[in-house]
Parts: sequence; C-alpha cells; structure tokens
Amino acid sequence: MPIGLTDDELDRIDSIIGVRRKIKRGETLFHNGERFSNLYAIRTGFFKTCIVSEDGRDQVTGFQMAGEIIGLDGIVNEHHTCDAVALEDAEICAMPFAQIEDISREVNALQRHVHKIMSREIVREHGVMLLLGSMRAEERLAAFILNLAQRLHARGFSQTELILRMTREEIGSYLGLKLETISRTFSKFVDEGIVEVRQRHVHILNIQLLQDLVNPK
Amino acid sequence: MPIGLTDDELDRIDSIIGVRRKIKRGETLFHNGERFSNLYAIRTGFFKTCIVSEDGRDQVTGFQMAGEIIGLDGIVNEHHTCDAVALEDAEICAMPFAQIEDISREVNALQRHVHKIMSREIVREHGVMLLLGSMRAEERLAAFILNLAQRLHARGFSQTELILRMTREEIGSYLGLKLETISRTFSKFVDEGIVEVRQRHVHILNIQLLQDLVNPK
DNA sequence: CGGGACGTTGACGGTCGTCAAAATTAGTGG
DNA sequence: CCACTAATTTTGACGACCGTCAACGTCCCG
Repeated sequence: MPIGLTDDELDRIDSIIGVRRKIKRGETLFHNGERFSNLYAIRTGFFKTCIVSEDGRDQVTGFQMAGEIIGLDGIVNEHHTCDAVALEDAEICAMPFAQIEDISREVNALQRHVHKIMSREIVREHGVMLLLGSMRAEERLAAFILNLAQRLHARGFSQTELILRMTREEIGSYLGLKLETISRTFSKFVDEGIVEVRQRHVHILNIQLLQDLVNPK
Repeated sequence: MPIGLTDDELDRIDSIIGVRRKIKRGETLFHNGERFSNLYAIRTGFFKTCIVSEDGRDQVTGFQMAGEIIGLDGIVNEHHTCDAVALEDAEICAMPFAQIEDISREVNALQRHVHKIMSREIVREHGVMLLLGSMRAEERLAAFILNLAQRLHARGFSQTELILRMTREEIGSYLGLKLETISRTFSKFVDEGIVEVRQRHVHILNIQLLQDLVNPK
C-alpha cells in the first residue's frame, strides 16, 4: 500500500483485515459457484486458480503467491467463477468486500489501490493472451520461468533459484501445452545449458538466453 | 446502470459523461504508452484492442461494441498498455477517471458498477484463456461466432445474422490462429451447412451445431 | 518398504503454420 | 463513375510443432 496515510486511515484499512485462515496443500480457498463475499490476501503459500468448462476441460488461469490478492472474479456476479487451490500450505486473510467498498469510499488511497489491483490483473491477463495466442512452447516456458523468478525476486528470493510449487501438468494447463511438452522443453533447456532442473528445483544458468527466447530479436 | 437512483445521483453520474468524440474507421482512440486519463464508453461503432510485444508480435485482446467500456488497462500504471482501434466509424464518450473515482465515493451504485465492470473483464479474459489454452480451431471459431451473435442479440440485432467488422487476420490474432486457418474453418462450416458466409456477412444456419462444437458432450 | 503420483522419453500422427498463387473485393484518384 | 491498385480472402501443398499413446523411471508419503 502507498504511504502518506494518516493514522486514522491506516486504522480503517487495518479493520478490513478479517479472519486469518490456514489452508493446507490441496485444499481449496473457494470454489466455482460459491457465493462471493471476500477478497483474500495471501500471507504465505502458493495458489492456483482454475476454471472448468462444461465439458470438463480445465484451465489454470493463474498462480498466486504471498502478497497477491485473489477472488476478484467473484465481484461481477457475486459468485466465484473459478476454484482457488493451495499448492502448498498457506495462510490467507479474508477481507469482506462490502467493507472494502465502504472504506474505500472514505479513504482515497484504498479506492485507488483497489482499482489498480483490478487493472493490474486485466493487464496481466492480456500478457497471458499474447503468450497463448502467439508463442511457441519454448517461448511460453521461458516466459513462465522468468515471470516466476521475477516475482520471487521481488519478494527477496534468489533471482536464479526457484522451486516450482506446481506439477508439469499445471504448468502445461496454464501455458496451453501438454505435460509431456513441458517436460520435453525443460529437458531441452537443460541440454542447452540454460537451466538446471532437479525435480521442481530450477536453477537458471543463463537468464539472458531465456530472455532472448521470449523476445527473439 | 442499475435502477432506483435518486435524481441527484443520476445528475452526478450524468456529469461524468464528458466529451463526445467521433472516431473514423482505422483511427485509434488511444495508443499504447499514452497517458491514461479517461475511460471510454462506446456509443456506436466497433473497436479492437491489441497489444504489441517488443519483438513485434501483436495480439488482439478483445473486440468491443456499443455499450461497452474501454480503457481499463490504463488504470494501473496511468498509461495505456494497448491500442484501441476503431473497426468502423464510431462515437465514444470520454469519461475522466478521476471524476469517476470522485463520484463513486458518493454514489454507491456507481462504485459497485465500476467494480463489476472490471471484474467482468477479468472473467471474460479467463474465458479467452480457456479458449486459447485448450480448444481446437473449430471450437475457437464456433465460440467466437456464438459470442458475437449473443452480444449483438442482446443489443436487439438478429441472433443468426451478423456482419463481421474485423478481418480474418484480426479474428485469427484474437483466437491464436493464422488467417488461413480462419478462412479454412469458415469454409468447413459452410460445407457442413452450419453457416452461410458471404464476405463478412455470416448467417448462422444451425446454432445447435455450433454450440455442440464448443461443448462436445 | 511399497504403492501411487509425478516426471521423462520415444515413436508416431494430426492439427495447424508456412509459403505460394489466384480470386475477389475494397479503396483511390482521375 | 470507372479504372486501377492495394488489401483481403480462398485454396492447395507441404512440413513443423506439438499432442497422443505407451513404457519406464523416480520420488514421496504413509
């Protein structure tokens, strides 16, 4: 959150922070169809959100980590339209949306913050559309790894070492590829000396090569 | 907008409606990189929004028609991140976002409306991700035609007759396919008696078959 | 230690992209 | 209004990329 707020404003914003809840790996924070009443701030842990089409296909729409907000999809119809599943033990804060609306009417900074969070999600999804619509498998996976590394780096973790919290199948679903293609592409990167992979542990050896893959000059 | 507002509230909302502007076919309403200050309500006409990656690939992120709101991407960084191009002569209303924020602090219904518009866009994009991530060419095009027809129908047009305002290439960009594939898939639909196509005029002969394509039971 | 989930690798085939040429349409200026 | 050029669309042939199916290997957790 931005700075320069009065104590009173901070108190009001604090008052939004509702129940904390622990979610174990594999459990869902909310389900498709469930009534919407809260946004959730992830305190620790890692989530995926996914939608399921009527005929059973499912699509991972995002991976969320500490500090990110989840549940924005539920606002429009007052029901969630996706599932949020914890990929590792997690802790979240439920924030009643009605209360967010109340307080954001009085605290400009909060109002702006809410708008930006939603707009940021829209822009992120534009990027995913570009990825899904026009990139090849290698480019998609490179973009995915770089995005994860960058977000982890922003949270104080290494820029070159990361642990995947999701399966190859989940990565594939997110990237519009099959799990075998994810596996093969990882192997290719390893052969080319771009990364080291041991299970879900990824070590980026040459970040420039990854970036070149995403952005062939 | 919802009903049950007082005259005063309606007046305030009306006050948001700023300059009207005519945009000719091919002109852009805003550009990537341009400073963000307005949302735009489309009064008449048809737009596409598209992003361009650094290496020149571009991706159509959506098609917008009368009654829809455009420009939400600009909120987060106060700069637009995509181009909005008119696909036919259009007329829009510029709505200063600062003013929207001001008034939505006082008029609950407007605040809620803004939140819903943004959430709806997020949910729409989830649907596009499902399409791009897991559907084959026929399914994508069928979903696209049905979506257009449904939106036009909601505006009082025929449910089975529509005129495409975009080229095959633009459809392809949106659907993550090449223009040749769009053309071929249209031809296939025609052969199968699902639609009639003359140029950009599409007549849906069997809407059920289209739906079955999108949702193979 | 054993079973199930997850990951890797290979062979093969299908879907869609690429390249090319021709047909049709739209747009422009005389 | 017509002629001419550019843009768009269609269709074909071919090939690449990725999906499918299958088998095997590995790791975790109970």
